Amino acid sequence: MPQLNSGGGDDLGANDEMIAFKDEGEQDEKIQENAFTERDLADLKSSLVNESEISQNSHQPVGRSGQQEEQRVYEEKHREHLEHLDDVPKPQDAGMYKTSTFSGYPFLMLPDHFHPNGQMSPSANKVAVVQQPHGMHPLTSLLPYSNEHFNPNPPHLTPDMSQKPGVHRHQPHDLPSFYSLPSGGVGQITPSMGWQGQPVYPLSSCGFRQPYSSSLTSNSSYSRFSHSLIMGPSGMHPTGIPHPAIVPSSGRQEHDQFDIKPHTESKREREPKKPVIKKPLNAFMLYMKEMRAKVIAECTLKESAAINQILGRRWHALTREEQAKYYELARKERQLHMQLYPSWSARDNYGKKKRRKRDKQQDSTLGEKRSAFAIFKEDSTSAPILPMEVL
DNA sequence: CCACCTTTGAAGGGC
DNA sequence: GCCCTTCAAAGGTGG
Repeated sequence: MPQLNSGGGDDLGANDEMIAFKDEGEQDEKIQENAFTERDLADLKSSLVNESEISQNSHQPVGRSGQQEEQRVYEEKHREHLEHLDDVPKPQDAGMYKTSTFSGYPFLMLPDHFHPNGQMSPSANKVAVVQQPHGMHPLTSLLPYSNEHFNPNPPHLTPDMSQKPGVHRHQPHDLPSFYSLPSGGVGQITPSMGWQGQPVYPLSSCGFRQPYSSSLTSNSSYSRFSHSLIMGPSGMHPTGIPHPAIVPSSGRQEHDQFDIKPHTESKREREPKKPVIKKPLNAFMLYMKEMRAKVIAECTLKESAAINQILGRRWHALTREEQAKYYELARKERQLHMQLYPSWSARDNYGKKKRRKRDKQQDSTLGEKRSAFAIFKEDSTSAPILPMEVL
């Protein structure tokens, strides 16, 4: 349920701007009804913005005076985009999302030399496909949003760079090409062969874009990817490249699968790890992923809990159209995820934390039993032989 | 080392 | 259909 507010007069003429996707379409009427109250709520919430945010967020969309022109431009472009979508043949598997207007999965694959300064991020050995380790969702790079975060030609990229041969802005129906694998792909993707999406750096409060810190090249669940349509049952691509949504069942993917640890592995690490297919990101998660770095830059915050609070408020402050972008992206994410893992259920990952906890407890209790047994064994020379029932 | 925090949304199950 | 629970991302923090 999108929680929309602060339409700021964008209700006018907004109906034909809305993307007609199943869930959000139903929500539209409710949104209209609740627009005022939710806007008030958002204003109320905005007033609660913490000091660090207030001091740096003079450009926040609360006032919206300067944003209306931007919004108008966006709407025009968005209309063009929607018209383009209408021209696109619909997928055959419409049954997955009954009323889906999904018109393909536009992806952008860029060679890694598009990484700024040619530097590889620490996580650059991960294949960035559905979600990129730079907070820039790969889908967003293709959707013609005029929003600054979707700027197709960010200042740090020279025009000729963004127009280089092989840099395809639109591959809406070319899923296989999106998943095209590096030749001779093997189990590990070295930085030189990593799939780097086009980095779009956040616009700082100072008005310039600055690169994400290396710590922000995150351990995205989709940061590694393979063409799962030709994936083996283990979740591994025949080439050995793992799927981004597939991570080892234990621990963070950042270190588990690709780090070669010379030190002696623990017993747990030696156990075969069952790959875990992670949930597709919802609209807010996609928004967070994109905007996190910006908030960090503006507010000089690092704690995710605090950042997420800010992002939550900003999410509510977004216009309906702005949120619609992310709902659309999320819907496409879900659709792709569904295509890739038709038998996957969100339930599959349920209880992971509890299971880990339980496993740990079992390990410890087992260890206690073993140590107790060891003590008993040591002392067994003098101990009486117990009947089986006692044991 | 790992749970927790914090956010929203999706999904699944129970009633 | 409603309600509840869990998980998805992120990274600092504390046990």
